[in-house]
Amino acid sequence: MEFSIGELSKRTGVKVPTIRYYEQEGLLNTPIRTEGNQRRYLQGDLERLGFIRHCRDLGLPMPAIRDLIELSQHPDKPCSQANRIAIEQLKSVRDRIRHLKKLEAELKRIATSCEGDHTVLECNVLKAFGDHSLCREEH
Amino acid sequence: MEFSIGELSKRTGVKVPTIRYYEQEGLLNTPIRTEGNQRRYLQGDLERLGFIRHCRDLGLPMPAIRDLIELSQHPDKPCSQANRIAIEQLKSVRDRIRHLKKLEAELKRIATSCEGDHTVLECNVLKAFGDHSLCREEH
DNA sequence: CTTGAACCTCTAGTTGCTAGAGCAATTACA
DNA sequence: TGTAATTGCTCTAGCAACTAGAGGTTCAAG
Repeated sequence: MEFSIGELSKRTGVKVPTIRYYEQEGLLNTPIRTEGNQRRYLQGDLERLGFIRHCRDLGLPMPAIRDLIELSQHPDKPCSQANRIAIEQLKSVRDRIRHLKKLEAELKRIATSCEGDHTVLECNVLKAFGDHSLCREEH
Repeated sequence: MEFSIGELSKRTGVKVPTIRYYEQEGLLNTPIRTEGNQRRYLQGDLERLGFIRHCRDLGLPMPAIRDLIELSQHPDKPCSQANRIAIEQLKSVRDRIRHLKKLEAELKRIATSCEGDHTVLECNVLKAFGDHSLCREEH
């Protein structure tokens, strides 16, 4: 029921130095220590770390995760803020997709503008990289 | 025809410290200096910086830009490598879009799983953030 | 000639880790 | 029980691509 940092790492897929980093950043509680000063974790830490990991995989920035953890310490509070954080992250992901799609279109145009079959001097790829006014739309 | 770093900044939209940073990183040539040690740029520097700026806007990492600049110094070489760089970046952008779309789907599910109208204790958003096994697909 | 804006260098901070040095504790096996 | 391999500890530095600030100098306008 008590396990080492290596065990915790194995069970969550979070690397050992990252676990220590999360502790330092206050996302994980400071665990108990053995007489020899090694960290020992409990079930609750495992769940907490799983939570953090999943949030990170979903792209949440650490302050947002901090807020969610803070929130989860107060079971009686309304959960509207958790909802807000999810919606914000969704919006940010959508913004990034929009932006990347524009880049995709431009890069596709650039990459096909020249098959790599002449010299640098007359290369349309290099021209296109150098000249924003050749782009179809803003990016 | 000679201009200061501030002028260069205004004309390209690249911030002054960023210009100095690019010089330090070898993307820009070291410019001539006034007697008082201030940088003075020429037309060529303006074009070079515009090139860099556009590449960065398109998401190219600095090593790729370095390669393109290297390449453009040799007008007689074949330009197949420029083509390769464009295609690589296109691929990387497409990968990122694919990944973000998965996140978008999960976040949408999470964000709508609870309207923020109960307490933290029974909040589906918090549950969903904590439990990867609730996800529809890998991310 | 003076004043204020722009310039200079250098250092440190951002985000979320990751790598390495140099040492201590634990665990497995003989 | 001895010892060797593994795992753990702290601390510092590095990554990408900038950005911010301190403390001081030069330039250009009036």
